[in-house]
Amino acid sequence: MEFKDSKGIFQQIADNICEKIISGEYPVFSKIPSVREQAAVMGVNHNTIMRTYMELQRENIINNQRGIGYFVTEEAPQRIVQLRKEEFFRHEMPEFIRQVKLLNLSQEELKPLFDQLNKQP
Amino acid sequence: MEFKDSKGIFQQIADNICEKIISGEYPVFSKIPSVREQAAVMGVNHNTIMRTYMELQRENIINNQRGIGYFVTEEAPQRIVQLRKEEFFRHEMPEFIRQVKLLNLSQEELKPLFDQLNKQP
Amino acid sequence: MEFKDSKGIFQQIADNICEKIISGEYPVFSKIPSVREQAAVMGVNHNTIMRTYMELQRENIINNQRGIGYFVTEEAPQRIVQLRKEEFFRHEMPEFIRQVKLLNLSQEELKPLFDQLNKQP
Amino acid sequence: MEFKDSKGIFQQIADNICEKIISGEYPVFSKIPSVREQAAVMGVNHNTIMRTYMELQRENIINNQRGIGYFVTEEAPQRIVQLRKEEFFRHEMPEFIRQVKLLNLSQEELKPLFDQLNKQP
DNA sequence: GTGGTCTAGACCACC
DNA sequence: GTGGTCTAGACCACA
Repeated sequence: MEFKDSKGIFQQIADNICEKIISGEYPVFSKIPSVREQAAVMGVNHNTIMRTYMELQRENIINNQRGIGYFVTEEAPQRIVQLRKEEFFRHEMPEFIRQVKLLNLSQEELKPLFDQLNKQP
Repeated sequence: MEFKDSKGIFQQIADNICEKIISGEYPVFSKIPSVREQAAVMGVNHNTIMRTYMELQRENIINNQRGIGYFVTEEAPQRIVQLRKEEFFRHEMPEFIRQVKLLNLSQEELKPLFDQLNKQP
Repeated sequence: MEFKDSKGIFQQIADNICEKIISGEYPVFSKIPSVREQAAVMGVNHNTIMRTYMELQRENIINNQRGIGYFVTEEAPQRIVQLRKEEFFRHEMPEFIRQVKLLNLSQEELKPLFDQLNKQP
Repeated sequence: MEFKDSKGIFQQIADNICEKIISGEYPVFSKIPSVREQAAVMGVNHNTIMRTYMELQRENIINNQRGIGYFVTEEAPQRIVQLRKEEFFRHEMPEFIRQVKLLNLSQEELKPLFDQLNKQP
């Protein structure tokens, strides 16, 4: 996996796992890969994965059954979506709108955006 | 000026100056505040401003006339808009769309967004 | 290490590192000394080394693996030689020739130069 | 006139004048352009020219007849050539040789150099 | 342990 | 007055 410089690696991995949970790849109650396994897959130090898992555990997104592994909690998908929505409406959307206005983008240039947003729902 | 934690102060100042350039507050060819003057205004160390100015110079947004000061280049506004548009279409917009789809936002929730984007133009 | 006044210390250190790379002392993919270690060895402040490393990184001569250190890139030796050759043929050599002609040096005076240049190859 | 960043502007102007002297453009005993005139031609502040002339005067390359102007001294050409030759053999030539060896330039690549050096004398 | 950023203060050369 | 560089020391996030 490749990482950006702007955010911590552990953060990026946490986001990645969260997305796997809400997309259904890691279902509720399922066991996620062990620390060492995940570290190998991601190509990072296992301490980094350790930190990721601890943060996720602190937010009740996964929990630990000692000696067995980490499991997706029942409330995980709901919590993740809730946190992200808050973040989205508080920061990301306003900032996005600000950018569009600042760059003075034309309707023409924004068409692909509207097309995408109107697609499926 | 107040700063966020997520990005470096020197970066935020650079962004701020860029916005002053494209808004016309710092016109093309005009002299921008001296390093130490800017430092005083922004309430930061002069080294921090130095770094800001050097990064902007590397991007040909300002240039230096020795012993006199830094000046907005002729191509500055165009370059800034170009750089930001590239960034927008390459990363910000796709990421924004990805978020919207991932959170499975309803048309109802997106209404404020459309309203804002359709406002002025 | 001792430094000349004419060029910045950070520049001289950068040149020094480049020469260590093309001489093979710092092989491709190897880790170079950490910022603070290098600072101690060179007898300068760590900020100075930081600047050196960042300039070298911008030129793709070294890269950073977060929390681990700086590493010599695969393309480093080739890039360094290429950059220096360009500089040599574009500026140093013409300027050298210009000097020789301006000073109207005799063949006699230039003999040591020819001897040196014809030595090994 | 255009200036490099590496050396002071006043230095570059001094060098330029010295070259005009040894090339004969400014003959011995002749009057060189006035401070303000030179400043206009070079596109720099007259203080900068003032400093240039004072340095040249300090080295007995020009002298000042008050109210009339600056004149090339009799000994100027000889002094300039002497100073430059010293500099050449002490620093420039050894450094040049070092570069050539470091870049491991082939006889092929050096041919233009030899051609130029063997041309006229 | 690693890099990264910032501050405070000094000193220099140059215009 | 301008920029430019360096030092010393602090603090932080990350691996």
